[in-house]
Amino acid sequence: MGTSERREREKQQRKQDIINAAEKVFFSKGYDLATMDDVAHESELSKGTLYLYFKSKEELYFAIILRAMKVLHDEFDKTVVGAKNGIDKVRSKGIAYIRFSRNYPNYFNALLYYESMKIDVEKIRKEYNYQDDIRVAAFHESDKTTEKLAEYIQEGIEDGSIRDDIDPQKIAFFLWGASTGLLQLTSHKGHCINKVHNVDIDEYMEYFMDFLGKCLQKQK
Amino acid sequence: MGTSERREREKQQRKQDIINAAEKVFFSKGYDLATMDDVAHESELSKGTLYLYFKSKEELYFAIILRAMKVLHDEFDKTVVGAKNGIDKVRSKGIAYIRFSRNYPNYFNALLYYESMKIDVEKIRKEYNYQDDIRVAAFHESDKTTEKLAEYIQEGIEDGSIRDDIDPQKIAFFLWGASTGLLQLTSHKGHCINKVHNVDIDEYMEYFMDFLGKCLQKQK
DNA sequence: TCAAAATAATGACTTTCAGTCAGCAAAATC
DNA sequence: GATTTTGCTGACTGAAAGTCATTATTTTGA
Repeated sequence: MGTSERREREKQQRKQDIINAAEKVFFSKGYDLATMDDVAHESELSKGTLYLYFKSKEELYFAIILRAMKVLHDEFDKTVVGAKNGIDKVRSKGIAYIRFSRNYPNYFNALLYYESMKIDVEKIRKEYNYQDDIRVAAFHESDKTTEKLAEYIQEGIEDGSIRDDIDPQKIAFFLWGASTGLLQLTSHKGHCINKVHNVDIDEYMEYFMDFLGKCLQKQK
Repeated sequence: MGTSERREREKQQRKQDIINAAEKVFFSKGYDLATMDDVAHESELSKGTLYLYFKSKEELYFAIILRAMKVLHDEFDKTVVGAKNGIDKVRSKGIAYIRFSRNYPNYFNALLYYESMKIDVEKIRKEYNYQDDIRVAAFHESDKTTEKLAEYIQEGIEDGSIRDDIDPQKIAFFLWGASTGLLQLTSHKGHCINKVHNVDIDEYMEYFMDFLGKCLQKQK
């Protein structure tokens, strides 16, 4: 009797429906101005029901953040396929990140919101039921980024395309933080810079990528 | 008759007192959890009075952000004094930024909050009374950072301590975004990394500074 | 010196919104 | 088809931002 399986499926579907509605509302009004009543209306459910599926407004937003991370990682995986050596993989990952921030600005902002939070995983672990805490899930998802990046750098050192005097883990961490900061700066202040200096943002970002690439590259 | 001057002075003093109280409350409970009633209590004024001096809770926070920027710029100015050539000025500015994020974590977080906002100065300008809009003041204060940095880089190119194939303005922008992103990452996720990888954060940051410094330095 | 005018401060009140819960509806089970 | 289990609802509660009519204080000028 597959009743309970079907029920579980329906439950998951409803959850996704709610996240869909939440995306529409949060992305159009902004997280702070969006209300749970808005989401309830958009999802054609009552507010009470939302709270059966998500503990709080913030947890609902976290579900969106997790989606954003999944989309980003898909983009990463897609782009890296074509790259043949280490430095190319690192570079294409950078390009994918730039493209992601442009093509999915709302998801990108959700990621920035996540990055701006102090999350002490150890502390959450000590709480009961931490296994299905969405914050821990997000933490591990975001951890993947630097781990994979470090692998590519290691690969690059081995195949001779990246200088061998650097620590892959540390540089991966550096690249992640630096590029996030830069994308944040361009995405939030870029329009001002554009208006003031009359420079194309794409040109800016390419310039930076190029600069970083040269810093990593093995000198000949 | 200096009455009105004294009044103006007292008004400014009261404003500072309120900001002092707000700092205590916001920094101890966090902006979201802190209430205006808390600030009223801490400042020994009524809530209504707060709104005579600040339009909203957010504007009060902006006053703190402006302070944070002033403190940061003071730190910058203090540190750069000792530096003798361009690359040294850039490097010491970087070190000052790291130190600032460590010594004034609350101010640093306030700055991060500012950086995470989309502020369209052009749009605000179109509103009436934009001259004394605190958001515009913050924007100009934050603009100073990259402007000065670009000057130092230009200096470094001229005195031969920095490679001459880079664009000072673009690299200044890059350095600012990248180092902010990196400091944000270490300050928000650093404790996890520390626990997991057992690495000292200071060591990390020095490593990054060193790496960036080498990227800028003229190759011999 | 004191009454009128101007300025400053107050806190009870309004509004908005996250989150709750008692009760109703639908579906599954026997 | 009666009973239990699961799912859904929306009126309600509490908290906090922001307002405003009233009160208190200070300045002014006769």
